[in-house]
Amino acid sequence: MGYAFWVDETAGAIADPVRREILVMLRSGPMSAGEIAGRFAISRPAVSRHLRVLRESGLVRAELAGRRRLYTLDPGPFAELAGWLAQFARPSGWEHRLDALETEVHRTRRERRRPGGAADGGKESTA
Amino acid sequence: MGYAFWVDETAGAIADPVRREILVMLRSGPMSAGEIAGRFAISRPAVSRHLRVLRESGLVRAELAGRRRLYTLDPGPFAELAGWLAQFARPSGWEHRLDALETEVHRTRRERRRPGGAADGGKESTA
DNA sequence: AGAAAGCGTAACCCAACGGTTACGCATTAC
DNA sequence: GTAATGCGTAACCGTTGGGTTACGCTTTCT
Repeated sequence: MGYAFWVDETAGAIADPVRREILVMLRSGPMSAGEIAGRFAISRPAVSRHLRVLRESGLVRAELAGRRRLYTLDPGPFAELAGWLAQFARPSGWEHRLDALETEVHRTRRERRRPGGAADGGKESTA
Repeated sequence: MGYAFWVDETAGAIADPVRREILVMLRSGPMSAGEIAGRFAISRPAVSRHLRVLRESGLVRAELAGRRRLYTLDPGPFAELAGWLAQFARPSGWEHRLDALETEVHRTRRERRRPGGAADGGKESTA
């Protein structure tokens, strides 16, 4: 058990400036794909693929609204990654402050598995 | 001001399984380069370069000890990234819990700038 | 001094990634 | 029904990234 491959997914998704900017945009509410793409200088298909990465990593959820596609933030993975990071950054007695976060982590873990449902693998445990 | 490009550095560094495993190793105390490399199946130069990335991202500090090189964790960047993530994962009134973290962030920000000292740029603000 | 140990760097190769244009499919508008 | 809009995918291309082997420099051992 412990933290596993989804940290990779999440960290990988966040490790791109465009994708991070998209996430920041979505903080102020759901947006359509075109609306998002409109705010970037790069081509729309490029943004579309960034959105795909964000979807597959679970950071974002897409909801079909007519011929448009509304994107919304999913806080789960953020909390998971933050939880993983907390192992390293504990200025002074941090761990007990992360209880609520842990709860969030376990609550959303199962729901977030990608359709295909690749197995966990078990490697990269925290201990 | 606000979060900026060092999120990129940190996230990029963390977005690799080998590097994350190195970080986990170092949680239990400082280790030499060879000692770290010895625990991986990949070649030692490969590990050496991963260590370089970790060094440049500030997640790790190297201290020369004779002909060996001791690596130690630096909690600063972890806290920074966690702080950035906190904007998104706020199950319920999280922000005030991150004050101590914010302090840590500002305390270590300046010390961590890479020797070359590339300018901040100002983009990718949190607002 | 000479040999060995410990690390990092350089040069090289292939896979992955992010960008582009062309295209296809569904949904709304006329 | 036909045109236009919205969005995703496919095919392609240059760049980046992580792996390898070969090499060089410094520090310890004998």
